[in-house]
Amino acid sequence: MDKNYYCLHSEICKTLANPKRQEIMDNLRDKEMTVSQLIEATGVPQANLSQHLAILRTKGVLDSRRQGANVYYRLANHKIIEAFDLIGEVMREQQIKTGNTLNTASKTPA
Amino acid sequence: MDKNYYCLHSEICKTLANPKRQEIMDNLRDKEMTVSQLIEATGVPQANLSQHLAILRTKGVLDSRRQGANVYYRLANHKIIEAFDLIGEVMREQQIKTGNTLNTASKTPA
DNA sequence: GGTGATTATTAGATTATTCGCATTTGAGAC
DNA sequence: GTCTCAAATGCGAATAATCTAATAATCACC
Repeated sequence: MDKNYYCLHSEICKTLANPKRQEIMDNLRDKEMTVSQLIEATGVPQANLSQHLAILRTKGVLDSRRQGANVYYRLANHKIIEAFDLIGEVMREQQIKTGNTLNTASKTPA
Repeated sequence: MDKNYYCLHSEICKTLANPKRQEIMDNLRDKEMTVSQLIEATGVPQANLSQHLAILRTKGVLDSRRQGANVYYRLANHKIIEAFDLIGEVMREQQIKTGNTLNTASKTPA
């Protein structure tokens, strides 16, 4: 596995690694939505939301189509959501291990 | 789904969103390794590697155990690798769509 | 043409990540 | 105890990510 592979790979992870973008993707998991609907659903300010959408679109995570004055966004690949949900499972299993909501994994090595 | 969920979720994604950490996790996908072995395998300088290991350990992605002078690291949860591989699939399918290695998704909305 | 609604972009400030280098800690051998 | 090897930590500098505010572009309608 060469270094370039890890770079491309982590580029995609980076686009997922933001709470607002997570919320956007979660909203789009089974439907397409306009920007206005996403603003309504997430409460993120318009300019900021548009920036996040641009990041997701540029990285190929979302597709968009224009219909009149509105732009509809949707997931480009449903495996994104599968990965999203797997991470959610990891998260839940971590909580079971550590026994609470906040992360308490050891600061110092075993 | 509340905002806090997305925060925790993206915290885990963030730990995966770095090429060196990706390489570390990929090396550990089916075995445990000492820090020295990881230095050898990745070429990452010791201090920097140790920093990345600390991030992965603190976030609960890796576990460690000390045996004599060495510290062995291993994945805390194999689903991490499943997510890793899913992202890899997304990546490959993106390349098929765009027709090359570099990302060429539209800068401007459709 | 102009106007209002929707979405995108830019600029600048703030904050977070990452890295290299030096230092330190921990464990075993002596 | 000292010496050595393995691993971790602290700190400062460079870089990247994120936000707000203001501005621009795009479309529908008149």
